[in-house]
Amino acid sequence: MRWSQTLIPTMKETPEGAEIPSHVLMLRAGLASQLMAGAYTYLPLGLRALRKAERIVREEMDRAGAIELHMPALTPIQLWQRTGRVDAFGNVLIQFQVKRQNRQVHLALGPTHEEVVTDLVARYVSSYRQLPLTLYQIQTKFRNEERPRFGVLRTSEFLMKDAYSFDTSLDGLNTSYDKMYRAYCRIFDRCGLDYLAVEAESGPIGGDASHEFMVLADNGEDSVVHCAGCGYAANLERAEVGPRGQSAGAAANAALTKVDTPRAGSIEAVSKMLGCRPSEMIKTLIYSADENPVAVLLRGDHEANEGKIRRALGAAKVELAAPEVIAQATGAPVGFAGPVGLKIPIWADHDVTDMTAAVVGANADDAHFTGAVRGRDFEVGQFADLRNAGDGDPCPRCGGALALRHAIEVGHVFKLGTKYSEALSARFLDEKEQLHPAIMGCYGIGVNRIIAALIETKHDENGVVWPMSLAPYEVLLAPLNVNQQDVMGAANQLYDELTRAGVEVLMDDRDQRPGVKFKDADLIGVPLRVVVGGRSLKDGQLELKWRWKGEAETIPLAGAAAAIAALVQAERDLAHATTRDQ
RNA sequence: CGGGGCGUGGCGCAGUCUGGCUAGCGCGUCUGGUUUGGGACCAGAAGGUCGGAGGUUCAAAUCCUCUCGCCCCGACCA
Repeated sequence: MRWSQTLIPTMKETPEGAEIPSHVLMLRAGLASQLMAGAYTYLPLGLRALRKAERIVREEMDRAGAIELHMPALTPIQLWQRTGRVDAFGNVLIQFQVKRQNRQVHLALGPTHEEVVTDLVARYVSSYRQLPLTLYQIQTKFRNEERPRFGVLRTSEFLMKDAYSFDTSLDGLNTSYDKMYRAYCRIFDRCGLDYLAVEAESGPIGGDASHEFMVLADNGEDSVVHCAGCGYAANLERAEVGPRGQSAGAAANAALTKVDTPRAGSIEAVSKMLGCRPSEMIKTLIYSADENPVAVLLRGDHEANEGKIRRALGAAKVELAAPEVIAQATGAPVGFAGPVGLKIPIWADHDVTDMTAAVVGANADDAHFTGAVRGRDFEVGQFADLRNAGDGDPCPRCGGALALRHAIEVGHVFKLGTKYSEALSARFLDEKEQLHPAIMGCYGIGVNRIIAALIETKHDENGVVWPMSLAPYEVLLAPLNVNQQDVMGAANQLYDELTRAGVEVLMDDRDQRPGVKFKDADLIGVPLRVVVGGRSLKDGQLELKWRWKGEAETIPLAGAAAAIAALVQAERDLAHATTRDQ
């Protein structure tokens, strides 16, 4: 492609509103253009990168035995009603009504496609002989995000690869899951991303049932904990926090003292009023676990994790208790609950074990106790891991320190179980003529996020640094003076030869000064820059420079096309050769 | 949805507090010329209902009211 014939609107300055590198660079490098909040046009260059990512995804899905199809984005609302997800998605589900002849038709734009694919399988699959089956598509998804942000990282319309596996047994599901997991590793390896596969919320199946593929980035929306020591990684919701080594325990010589704390119903307010640190306080949260009130004790500076609490209690549903329930259980308004004299079951996080002489709510309006001691002033029913992990917490595997890092979620694999197959009657007959719901897994990749995460983590001060696998073009051919006949003659010939050799070449044939071309070349980040300029041309040489290397090299013009094509091919092969899973 | 910020030629901004003549600057664009290895120079030109509506005033980019949009923090995120 010749630059002058396509649309690559590079920008010298950062557009107002773009802050994070991937957003800034997508706009400045002419990859994308914003239409409105959360909706972007992919310009020719950005689209090429997106298509590259798509192709890698498709190749690896096919290799893993998944079968591609394409479902409508437009779906009947009834399908979502059958699984209860109209409510579950709430405002995120984009719904609308249209008139067809005399009827109102209620539609939804698919935010994901479990319903559609399960309904499809229900129609056509009825025997164990047809399973296992993994279906996938690459399609635009729609979610009415409450707050689209971070440029192209969180948008209301995005390209997603979604795959769904259907199996006859849990073993089968595990096999399908592992295939997808390995395919994901290959995909992200080939895309040149540094990622972590982290344990994520497991849902109804339990155990090791969900992994998120995370790219560490300061601007990521998600948080993961990572142990540099043993490699343990998990998302914030899932990360286990092991019990710490028990300290000898300070002498519990403090007396339980009731103190006035008028209108101080928060950890922050009480700590300020009493001059104590939040870590010296015990936070008492009253939850409704399947409608029964339960007290959960946490160190004042820790955050409750409702998923962990739900699992620890073995409850189906856990939520913070309503103010009336709290008042009834504690005899005090919200903010003054404490374990002393409390009659409901008391659970405590491991880190409360060692606390002595803590500050706790007094179960009375505007009052707290200081010097509360477990075993003397109150008892804890059971200890468990009930809180979010934080920076510096002990690693559950090796005891080392966990680091809390921001990350961009680029993929998610999940063992679903039978939730959708039951709701939508996707059943099969087994060899004993018994009817069972198919056991499902679902597997998603945000294709746009591959591009955004790559730019976010692999740019430098001059612009994007594409890996060969995702680069919109492999070679940028830059004749430095388009009015000089020998230069343009050589450039045109090289362009033709490279194109014929199957190399994706972008020729900067604009009548611009060399400085402009060099700056733009760095900005758009094409891997190999080939310069045809008077200086080296008079010695019969061309200049080659890899985007990620500092120094340029020269090669003879004679035979240059073949040499460049070979270099490009070697670089293409490298991405395949470095995947983790061979 | 709560809090904060911002809307002025294609892009980045000044001007707004303290109302005043023809709304400026840099980049980009167009014409002509000189240049040609890291965002050139000279001369000329085009391009703006100052986000929108209403109001105050002799006079509004500027003050007031409403409204739309964008960005950031938070809440939310199958």
